[in-house]
Amino acid sequence: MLRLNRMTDYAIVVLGALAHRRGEVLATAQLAALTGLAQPTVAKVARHLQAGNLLTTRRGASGGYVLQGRPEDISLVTIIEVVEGPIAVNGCVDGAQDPCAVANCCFMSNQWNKVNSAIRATLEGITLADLIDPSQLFTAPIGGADTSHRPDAASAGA
Amino acid sequence: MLRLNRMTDYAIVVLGALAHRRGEVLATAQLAALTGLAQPTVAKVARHLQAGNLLTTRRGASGGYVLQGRPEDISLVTIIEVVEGPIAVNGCVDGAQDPCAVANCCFMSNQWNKVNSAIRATLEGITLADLIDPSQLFTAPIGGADTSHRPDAASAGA
DNA sequence: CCCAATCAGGACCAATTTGGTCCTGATTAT
DNA sequence: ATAATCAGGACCAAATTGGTCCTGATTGGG
Repeated sequence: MLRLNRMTDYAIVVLGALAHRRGEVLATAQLAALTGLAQPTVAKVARHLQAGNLLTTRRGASGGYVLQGRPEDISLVTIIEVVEGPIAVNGCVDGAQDPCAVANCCFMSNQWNKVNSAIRATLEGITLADLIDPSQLFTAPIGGADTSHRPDAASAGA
Repeated sequence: MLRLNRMTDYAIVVLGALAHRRGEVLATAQLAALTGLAQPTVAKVARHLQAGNLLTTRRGASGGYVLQGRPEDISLVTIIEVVEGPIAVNGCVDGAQDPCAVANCCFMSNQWNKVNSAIRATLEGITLADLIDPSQLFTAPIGGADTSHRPDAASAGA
């Protein structure tokens, strides 16, 4: 538990692919082929990342996405908060989306804020560059990827 | 996001109440009155905490629960893992319950393990004693608590 | 010795959240 | 013009979570 959404995983894979091909404009179909994700899923994730200014976009034919900024400058907190919203271990924390369903917020919120910012600080020190290991990155067959464009098909690797 | 379960919140409130009355045997009904939670909810949480050796129990009439050990010795990680299972930010981490639905586990798992243990270390440094502020703890009316034994009724405090 | 109080451990249901697809538009290169 | 592509929803199915309830076992007290 204390899990990230799967969308965040997807986001990081997509960001990783774009980091690998830095500067190139990649369409969602290409990203899907590179990452092994389904194209609609990639599209959804990419839109979120674009809305959060992590990607720039070019619309129209031969359009696509480009990574905004350098991988070393994109922290894990930024990615998580773009995809999932503000980090909040529970409802007792500043910036939480739903306002604390339990009695403990009344006197514990200050402590929870400390916990939250400790976690946040931890994640802030980790960048996209740290997450992706360039040596074995995205060596998937691009042209002939007839298998597993679907997320569930990837479970064979586990 | 990156939220704890609500059950964990409940667990901490219950543990806090027991810490406050250290040594006393408190029945779930008493704990419910102290914390403002519903009695069945307290019972469920207390059972989990007992199974995880955070509480000792006395069965039968005039039975109840006692805190096992000192609040300063119970870390937040322990509580979370007793209630929610092992901490795992995603399926790519050692000890995760479901085995990674995304392609990134294959080459990123090592990085995710670092992220995970960083968070774990953060939470390990926080104890139950840190979380509860004794000065304003459990001053709820015990005898005449006619309002709000239900979790949702507590939202008035938000 | 019986009864009431209490924990043990599930099963169970309702509600929310999440994951994923699809559809209809706007935009742009060729 | 046309085809390719992003934009932004609506939408549905599945999983998870929160919470209640029921049926035992255990034990103190009358």
